Amino acid sequence: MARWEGNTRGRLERAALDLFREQGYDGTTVAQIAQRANLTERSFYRWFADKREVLFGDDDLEACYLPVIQAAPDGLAALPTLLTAFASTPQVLRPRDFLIERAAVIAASPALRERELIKMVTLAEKLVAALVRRGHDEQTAQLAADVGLAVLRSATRRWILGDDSDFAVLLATARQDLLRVAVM
Amino acid sequence: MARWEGNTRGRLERAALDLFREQGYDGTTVAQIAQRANLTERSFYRWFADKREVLFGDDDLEACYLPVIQAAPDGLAALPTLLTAFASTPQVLRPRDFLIERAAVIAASPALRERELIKMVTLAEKLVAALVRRGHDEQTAQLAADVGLAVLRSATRRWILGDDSDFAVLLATARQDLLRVAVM
DNA sequence: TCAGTGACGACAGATTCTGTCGTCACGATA
DNA sequence: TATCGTGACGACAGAATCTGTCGTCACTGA
Repeated sequence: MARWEGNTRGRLERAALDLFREQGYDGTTVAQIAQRANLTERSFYRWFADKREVLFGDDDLEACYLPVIQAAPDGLAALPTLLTAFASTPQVLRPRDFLIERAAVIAASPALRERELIKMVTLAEKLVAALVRRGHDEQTAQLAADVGLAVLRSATRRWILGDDSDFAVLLATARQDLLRVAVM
Repeated sequence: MARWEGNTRGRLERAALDLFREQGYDGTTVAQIAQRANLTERSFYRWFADKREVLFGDDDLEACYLPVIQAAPDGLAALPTLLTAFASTPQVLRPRDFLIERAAVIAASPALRERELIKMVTLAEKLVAALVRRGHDEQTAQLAADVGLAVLRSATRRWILGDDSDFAVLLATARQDLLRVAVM
C-alpha cells in the first residue's frame, strides 16, 4: 500500500471533490474516496468525522473575524463591527475555482446543504458571543449577527459571480440594499 | 401484532419524542421507536424519510404564509409583506408545551439542528420565490427573506419564552430592534 | 540500538436506510 | 355473500455509514 505519501488530508479532500462531481454525493461511497487516495475507509474516518466533513475543511472564518471584533473601537455599533470584520473574507477563502466547484456539489445535495448551514450558524453563534463580550445585549447581538450574515451572503454572492471590487465595497453595497429593505 | 391501531404517524412521533428525551437522539434507535409504537423498523421508514424527519412533521408554515403574500396590496414593500404573512404564525404551530419539549431535544443534537436549519432555508426559498412573483427583484427578495426570518426568529424567541402579546406586536417590536441595528 | 509515538491496515459489529415480497384488513362491487 | 383491488404492514436481505479494537510499520530521540 501507499503509506506515508504525505498530505493525507489533502488527498482525501481532492479525491472526494472529484468523485462527488463525477458521480454525485450519494453515488460515491467513502470506500471509493479512500481507495482513490490510496487509503482504507477506516483511515478516512481518522481525518474526517463523517462523509460530509470532507468538503468543509478549514476556511476558518472564525479565526479571521473574532480578533477584528475584539479590536473594534469602543462604542462602535454591532453591525458596523461585524462588517469591518467581514472585510477580510476573501483572503481566508480558498481559490475561487475551488469554491465554485464545491458550491455546485453542495447545491446538488441536501445532506451537504444541511452541513453548510450549520457551519454558518455555528459561526453566527461565535459572532454573537463576541459581540456580547463587547457589551452589546444578547437580543441586539443575535439580530446583528443574523442581519450581518445576510449582508455577508449577499456580498459573497456577488463576489463569487465574478465581481472583483474590493470586498469592503461589496459589503457596503449590500448594506445599502439592506437599508432600503429594512426601512421601507 | 397491533396492526391497524390507527394514527400510526402520530404514534411514531410521540414514541420518538419521548425516547429522545429519555435517551437522547443518538442513544435511541429507529427499531426502538418502532417497537414502542407497536410497529417494525421498516414501517417507520414508510412514514418518515429518515430518523430526523419524525420531529419535523407538519408545521406547514409555507401553506400559511404564501397565500397572504400572494394577496398583499400592490406596491407594498418586501419586508412588510413578509411580516404581514408572519403575523398568523402561532395559529399554525403546535401547542407551546410540545414546541418546548421538541426545542430542547433539537438543541441537544447537531444532527437535528441541521435538519431544522434546512427546513428554515427551504421556507426562505419559497418566500423569495413568492416575492419575486410579486415583482420584487431577486436580490431584494433574498435579502428581505433573510432579514424577515431574522425578525421572525427574534419574535418567536420571545413568544416561546412566554410573552403572550399578540404576535403582530411581537413582530413589530422585533422590527424596531432591526431598525436600530441596521441604521446605526 | 531501542523504546515511544503516530499513521495506517484489518477485522468485527452496530445502525441507518432501501428493495422486495408475501400477508392481512378494509372497502367497493357484483 | 363472494370476490377483487388497494393500502398498511411484517419479514427478510443487503448496501452504506460509522465506531471500536488491535497489530504493524515508519519515524524520532536518547
